[in-house]
Amino acid sequence: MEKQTITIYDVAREANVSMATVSRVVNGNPNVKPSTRKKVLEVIDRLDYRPNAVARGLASKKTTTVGVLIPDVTNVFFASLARGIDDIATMYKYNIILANSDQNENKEIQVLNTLLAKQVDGIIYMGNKITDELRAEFARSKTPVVLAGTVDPDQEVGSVNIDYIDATEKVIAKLIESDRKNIGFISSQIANPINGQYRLKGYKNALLSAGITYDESFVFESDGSVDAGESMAAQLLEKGIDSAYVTDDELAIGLLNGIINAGVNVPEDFEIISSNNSKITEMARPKLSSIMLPLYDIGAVAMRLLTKIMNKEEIDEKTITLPYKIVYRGTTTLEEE
Amino acid sequence: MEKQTITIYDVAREANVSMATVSRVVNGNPNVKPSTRKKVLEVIDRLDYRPNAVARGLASKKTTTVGVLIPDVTNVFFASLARGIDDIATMYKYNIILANSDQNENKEIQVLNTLLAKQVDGIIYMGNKITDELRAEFARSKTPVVLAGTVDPDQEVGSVNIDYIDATEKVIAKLIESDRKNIGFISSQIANPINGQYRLKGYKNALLSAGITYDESFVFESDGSVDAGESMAAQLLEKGIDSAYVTDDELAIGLLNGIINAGVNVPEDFEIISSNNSKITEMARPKLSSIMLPLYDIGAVAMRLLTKIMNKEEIDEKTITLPYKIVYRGTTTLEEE
DNA sequence: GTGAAAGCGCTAACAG
DNA sequence: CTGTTAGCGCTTTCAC
Repeated sequence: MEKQTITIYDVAREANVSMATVSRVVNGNPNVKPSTRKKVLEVIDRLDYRPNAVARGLASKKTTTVGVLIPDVTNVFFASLARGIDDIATMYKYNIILANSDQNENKEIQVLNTLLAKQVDGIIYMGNKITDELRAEFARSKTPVVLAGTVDPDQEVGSVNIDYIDATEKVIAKLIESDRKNIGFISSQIANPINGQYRLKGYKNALLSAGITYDESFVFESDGSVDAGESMAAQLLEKGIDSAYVTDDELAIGLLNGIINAGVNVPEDFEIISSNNSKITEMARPKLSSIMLPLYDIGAVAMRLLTKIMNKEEIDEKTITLPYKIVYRGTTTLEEE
Repeated sequence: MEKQTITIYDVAREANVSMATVSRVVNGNPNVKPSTRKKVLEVIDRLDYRPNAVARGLASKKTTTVGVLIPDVTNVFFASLARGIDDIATMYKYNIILANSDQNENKEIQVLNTLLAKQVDGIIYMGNKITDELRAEFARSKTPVVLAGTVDPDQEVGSVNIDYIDATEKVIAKLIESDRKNIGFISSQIANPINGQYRLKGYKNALLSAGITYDESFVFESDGSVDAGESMAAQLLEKGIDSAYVTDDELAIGLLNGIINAGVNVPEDFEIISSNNSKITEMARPKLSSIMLPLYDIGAVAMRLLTKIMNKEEIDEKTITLPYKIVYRGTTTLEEE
């Protein structure tokens, strides 16, 4: 007594039409006489027929599913992007196969291959750095790829981001305006071009404009975790650092807590600005000031871009830069903007 | 110049064997002479052949993908479960199609149907309450279903949880030990049996054991958000409530912050115990005491259970109860345990 | 408008 | 150990 499937053939027989006709009504093809459409629909309903998407995928070479590579769903930052992706995907009748990669190259390649084997119509990639091997796979597969919150310095594939240089430059300038002289650049993986190239560049630009000498020892790298941030506090304080720009929210919260534990007042004696404005920034006390990355939108726009590419529509620009804002909350002294 | 696919047939031809043989080596069937296996493998490599999982799925009636219904990936609680699910899925060569449902019944039903249309081999459901309609769909589809962190009072489908009654009873008892008399029960959707039935029952049990009269006005329902928690603080204080058991971490953080804003000392004058120990509990200041739900494990075990069912293995018990712990951190006065 | 028929790429008996 | 042969359930020309 196996899962007894009823097929398009059964419907055709019961409705006294051909499979082709059933296929047409199922797919909303207008070339069907209303009366026969009605008849078919009736049978479909009666038989409780549900089209087999796998068979359809094989025949049409479209699966209406896209693969999504995510470093870790557990990270609010990526989860927010994923939410934007899924919502738009659903809107356009796609489903997403979500796969955690842990930023691990081998896993990424492997996952990518199984995704391609499953004939996904497109891929959204989130991660640190798009390695050459990965890029090669992308190119070879001919499957559309869009990066979300991930940068491709060569701009070969589509991507959605904000202007990280500009945003970082702005917040650093703000810190300088508040008379901070020793501003730390607290980063997760520097290997990620967003951190090591763009944000760092913004940081340097701001210092330059203010005539402050760049001190490499003010740049800190870590794994981006809360713990890393917390244990880093002592070091910063020791170095005489009086404010920090942090590339990740969790890291920022850790740092914030570490600084407070050391008995230093935030924001009076130490200011912090974070980068993603994920919802945890509002859970911290004081609430974290942060660049307001439009996380959901980045995901949503990336998916929208992907649908266009999959649909072979005309694309004006495949490297999309979204606007951002900055919210000054409790970890900075400036309140306006 | 379309995406030119090379098929099992091409490999067979090039290797001078039949498709069946190629299929065998691809699937690791041992009945192949080593020398021909080698030859085939060589051709596969040379042609860069990649098996088409869709075709395979149609022929074998197995897609090696499972559907995962999640209320919202953005919620750390569910994201953690999802991570456990994905890791075990990957381990067993499955992929997951993740779909956000927003706890919305219509969306759930609809998503479920597209998942079934895509012929997923199994389904993991996370959510509030499994409605009758949903249950009916589950039953009708004959596709294995396992609930993760979601309870089925009728125990018809597999599920993985902890003993919520027991856990809640224990923490309430602890609060009582600390001389708290007016303990609030701060909940997200009461309609969720985990809250409205199990946890509430544990709460009542503990009160009963201590000879404290249950006061319904000490039970608060909300949407479970940080904001809800924060804005709720004043009310609780006004009622003379001196401690709270909270069903969700975000809600708990909001409440904590609200209480502190009101100038009340935590934990000296107000204790809080949360329920999920998601990573945000450690970001709060003071750190939240919490029941330590093994989130990752619940997801992992649920997926493992599902693989067994899909594989038609013998199942000893499909309603699994995992052990839990309680961590007393900064929002409670007791430190031991 | 509708039907017939040829696949889509692979698995799964069944022979041999 | 290997090949033959049917399909899996649906889409898609191409006729009519």
